[in-house]
Amino acid sequence: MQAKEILQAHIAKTISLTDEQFDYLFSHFKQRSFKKGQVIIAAGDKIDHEYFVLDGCLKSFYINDDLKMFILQFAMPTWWASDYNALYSQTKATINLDCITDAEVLCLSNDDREKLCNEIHQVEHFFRWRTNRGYVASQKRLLSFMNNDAKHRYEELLALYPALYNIVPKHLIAAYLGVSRETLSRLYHS
Amino acid sequence: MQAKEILQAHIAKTISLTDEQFDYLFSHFKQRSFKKGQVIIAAGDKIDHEYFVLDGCLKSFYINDDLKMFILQFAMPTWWASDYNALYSQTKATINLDCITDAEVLCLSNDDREKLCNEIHQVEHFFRWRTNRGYVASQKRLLSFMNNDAKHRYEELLALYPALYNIVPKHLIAAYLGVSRETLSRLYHS
DNA sequence: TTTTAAATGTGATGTAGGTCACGTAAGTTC
DNA sequence: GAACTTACGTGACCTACATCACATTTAAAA
Repeated sequence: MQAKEILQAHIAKTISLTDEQFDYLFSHFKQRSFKKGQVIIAAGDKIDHEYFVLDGCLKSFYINDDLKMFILQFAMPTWWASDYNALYSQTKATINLDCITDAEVLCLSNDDREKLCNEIHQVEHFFRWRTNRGYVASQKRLLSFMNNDAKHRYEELLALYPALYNIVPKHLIAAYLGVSRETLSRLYHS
Repeated sequence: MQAKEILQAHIAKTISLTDEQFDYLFSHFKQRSFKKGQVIIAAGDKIDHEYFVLDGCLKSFYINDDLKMFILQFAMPTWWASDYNALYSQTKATINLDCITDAEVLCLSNDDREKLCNEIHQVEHFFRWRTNRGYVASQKRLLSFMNNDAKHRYEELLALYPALYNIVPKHLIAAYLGVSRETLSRLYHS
């Protein structure tokens, strides 16, 4: 499936656009290919785009002062990723974004998103709902963090995204769950 | 300050509405008074409103199977609160909302919000930005959970909302930080 | 004012998960 | 295919925080 069709199918789940409107919308996206391991956003960057995943798997993550990595999101096809704090507030990135596998993405600049939201009411509606879902998911994950132990969170993650288990190295899954790789290893060998 | 002025000042930070538009918007809100301890949303409820705090302090929280409480949010004046998962997905509430102090709130139904977002593009813009901020805040809190110990999170909370310390009982602060009340007590006595 | 309930402090003890150390296996690169 | 790097497993030990138990202080209710 082509980039255009993938995006169209994704957006059609939330809003209806005419073909002309969608063509206009799509004309603001730029397609890019990345290799496994390639960095899309590095902490400290000035940042002005968000990314829609067509193929492959990205990760967004934070590195603390002890160089420990915490993964915020695994971005699979039809997911959006960026450092939204930096993007919305026009500050430098504190979150990194890179490629776990080779990846195809569509890039949309912050300015273009805001322009499109302003020009096409339905597009603003789409982005409101996208963020709604992200917000709810983030709250759920926060609750799971407070409520459940590592084993429970691990099983939750696998139930939600079985594909991850085969694509993503275990130490990254540990960094998502917020446990050490040693602890994760012990969890699923018992 | 009157309810109308409080809401108007709050909304004006993000969008510009004509007086007629704002009057129309405001006509969809219903003002209600609650007493300390009163429940606004109980888990299991069918739920169709969100709440804008004019005065007082609310808490939204989850109770797990062991009857342990986890606080998602302390809602202070000009904050919005609800069980957004239940509200958006039209399912029964899993989150509770009640009053830490006597409170004045404005109620907006889910249907009216969607109607207003549809009728007035700027209103949709407002709600998109409100959720953006919520999403970013939620991600920051998630990161802090993974990255920092309880003492660090406690100091972070006090730095961000100094007012809480005097208004909110310590065991509720513990339930927000995700530690036991005993641990919290030990943290600030050393 | 008395009674009752809620909030808080503090010791003793248990445990999930971290850290360090060192091993093997499996991909990558030359 | 050898050399090197990255991923993964597992034991020994440590630490932050939970839990339980009980005392005390404060606030609400009668």
